[in-house]
Amino acid sequence: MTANLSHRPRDTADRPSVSGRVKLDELAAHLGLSKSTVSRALNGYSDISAVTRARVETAARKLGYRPLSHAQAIRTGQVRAIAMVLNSDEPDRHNPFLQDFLAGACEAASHLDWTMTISTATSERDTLKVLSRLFEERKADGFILPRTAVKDARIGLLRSLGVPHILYGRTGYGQPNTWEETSWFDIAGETAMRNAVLRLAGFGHTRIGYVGSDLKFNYSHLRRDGYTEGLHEAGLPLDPDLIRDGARTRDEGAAQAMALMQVEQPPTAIVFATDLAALGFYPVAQDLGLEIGRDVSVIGYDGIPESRYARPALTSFAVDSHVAGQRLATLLIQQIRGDDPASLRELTEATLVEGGSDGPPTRTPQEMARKLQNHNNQNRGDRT
Amino acid sequence: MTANLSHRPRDTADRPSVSGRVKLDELAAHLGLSKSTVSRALNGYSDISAVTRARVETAARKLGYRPLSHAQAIRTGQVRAIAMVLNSDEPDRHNPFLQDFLAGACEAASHLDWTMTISTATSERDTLKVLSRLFEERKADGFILPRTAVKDARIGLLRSLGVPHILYGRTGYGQPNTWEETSWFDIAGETAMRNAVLRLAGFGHTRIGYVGSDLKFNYSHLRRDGYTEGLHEAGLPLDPDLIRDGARTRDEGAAQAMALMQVEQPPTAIVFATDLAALGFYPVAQDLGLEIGRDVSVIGYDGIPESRYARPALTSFAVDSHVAGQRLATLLIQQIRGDDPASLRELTEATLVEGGSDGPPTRTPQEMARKLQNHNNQNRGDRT
DNA sequence: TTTTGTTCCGAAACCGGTTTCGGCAACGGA
DNA sequence: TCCGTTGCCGAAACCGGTTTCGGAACAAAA
Repeated sequence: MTANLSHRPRDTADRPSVSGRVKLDELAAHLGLSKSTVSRALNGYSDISAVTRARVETAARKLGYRPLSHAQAIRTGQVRAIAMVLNSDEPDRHNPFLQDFLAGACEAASHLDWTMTISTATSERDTLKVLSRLFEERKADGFILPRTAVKDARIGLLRSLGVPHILYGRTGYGQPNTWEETSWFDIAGETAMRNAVLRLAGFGHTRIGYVGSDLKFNYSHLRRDGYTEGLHEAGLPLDPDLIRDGARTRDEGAAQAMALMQVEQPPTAIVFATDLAALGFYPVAQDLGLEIGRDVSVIGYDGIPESRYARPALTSFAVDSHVAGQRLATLLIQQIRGDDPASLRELTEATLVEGGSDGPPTRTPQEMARKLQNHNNQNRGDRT
Repeated sequence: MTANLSHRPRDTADRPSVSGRVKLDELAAHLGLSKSTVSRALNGYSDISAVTRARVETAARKLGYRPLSHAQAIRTGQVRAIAMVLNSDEPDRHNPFLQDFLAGACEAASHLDWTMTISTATSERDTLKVLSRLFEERKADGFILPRTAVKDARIGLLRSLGVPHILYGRTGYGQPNTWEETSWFDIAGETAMRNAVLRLAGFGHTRIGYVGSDLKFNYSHLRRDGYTEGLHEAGLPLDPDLIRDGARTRDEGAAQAMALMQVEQPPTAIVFATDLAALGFYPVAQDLGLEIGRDVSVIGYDGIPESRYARPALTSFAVDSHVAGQRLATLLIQQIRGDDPASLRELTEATLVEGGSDGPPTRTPQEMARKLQNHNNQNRGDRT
């Protein structure tokens, strides 16, 4: 027996485990301490002397000890991971900023030694199922909910499950007090839209149109409010004919903008709730014989890279997706660690990026109407 | 004591645990079986009778039992998760297809009851650190490596660690046998480039330029090979003056294409290794007084949404990121489950999406040179 | 010197699963 | 009837950490 034991190459304490990683046991044996002491030392318990803690920490670093997150999780109940579920069903899902956003979130998470798991769903209902599954299997301790809707089923689900979550965007437009205890991070699109109107009014525009996004999203309402507030502050009348909604894609933006240009007194400037819709207007303007930036002014929102490469470059309020992800992850982790959700809210602002797509009006709305009329007639003439 | 026990509201077996989820113990008690039996029944062991297995499965479904993935992981060593680390440092990181890719990967993963965790790094070296950390903490059982380089440090790292991984793209261009045991999924960019040249040659072009991407990436070499092979098949000479590399961004594409147009005998058509670079050529062509699709033909690769909205729409070889993600996740999980890495390789093809950016040449190269000369002179005249 | 109180650490239980091992019962063959 | 299989299941060990609890050592107070 003893002879048999002597065949073991080294003492158990120093023998590295199969996979090459060093386990808590081994670290403890190496230090001549019990594994409970080592564990408490690494987790900052106060009943470990400073010298011991220091010894443990240096040894852990030297041996490259890293606890298995799932081994910790089994006792602590936390996997140190946050998750986000994307809905791949949406027409405007091709967001070039997704990577920036993820980078921000991952950066913040890994800075706190957390990770980020992501999943996708094929519909709004599927999103709820995916969220449930991820939490039931404890793949994540909390969730970031992107693209908040006015009435958002995800929030109800997670709240009833008691799962920490944070919204990217606000919710419950028009129904105050329904989301009292929810934490969120948002960018004040309403302020941007207001500033867009004021900027255009400052240029001298008096008829300013607006093309909004799908009203199921909370931000659509806020941005439209910002538009109307801007008009109010500029002392301009609010004309319902100049407001169109529901443009999520380029094509929809084109259609709504086209509709705007066909009112009796067309706008000389249009504020778009999204860059994508604004870019949809570019070929429309060309078809109408209008030069963007001179004949008609355009301002967008989002700051997508394509807007920089449009000709003229689109004046837009740019969103910093990187810090959005960063803040959302940070706030969510704080919430999971016990902070009051209601205290974890942040509202930032988009920054204006000037392009060549807006400027002083070169025509009055009446002249604009006449020009469009002429252009129409010409085209009709062409066809016959 | 007994009196005390009677205070418990229900039998231990039926009492739901604190969090509301049902545990294996409880499921077992509910069934009157031991938890080892239940566990084996759910995991398909052969020493459980068919009737018992059926009972267990229906009960599990009815009670909504879901094992905690980290509790399983502690024994099995697998967390049923795959991961991908994105490098946020890259100039062309704004990939609108990221979500499609993730959707494909997540879809395949969750179909097998796996999840996907993602992380980002700020440099190539940081990528290695992040990979190590993720694996040391066992946040993932394997990795998808996007954007493979010719010499890719990630592969060496993961292989030395014995961690399953799969490449999105091939590697080791020019150094065969260095990646014998690696599994990968790729789209044959070389075939696309070859077909692009043949298509243009078929239109009648005889001087066809090429703007490639950064040669540190493996695909750059393959696509350039495809270009030269296409020339060869078309019976056209290979002119080094018509080949430019290193264009990753729009601006770089613009610069390289501009350089191409300034050779003695400029091309009448250009094949771009990426859509982004091709789109960079649009304003350049305009500046040169060339109409894309008539005066000069352009073909790209990737099929990014923006190429559809360019005027004229860019003819491009479109990549299906969704199936790429799907296949990569599937193959990786197969590998983790024990399949031979070398057997897990797939090569698919991009599909041609015709736009208006290419067609028969309207000029000979000589005429093109003269036109550019004239244009240059005019502009010079403007300036003085 | 004894008591009380700290400080610091180890033993062991614990988390929720998986896997090993052994045993009981039924069954078939000699 | 006896024995060796075979089928099926339970007891217990196990995974790698965390947390509870108790106790030894030492200092301060009585």
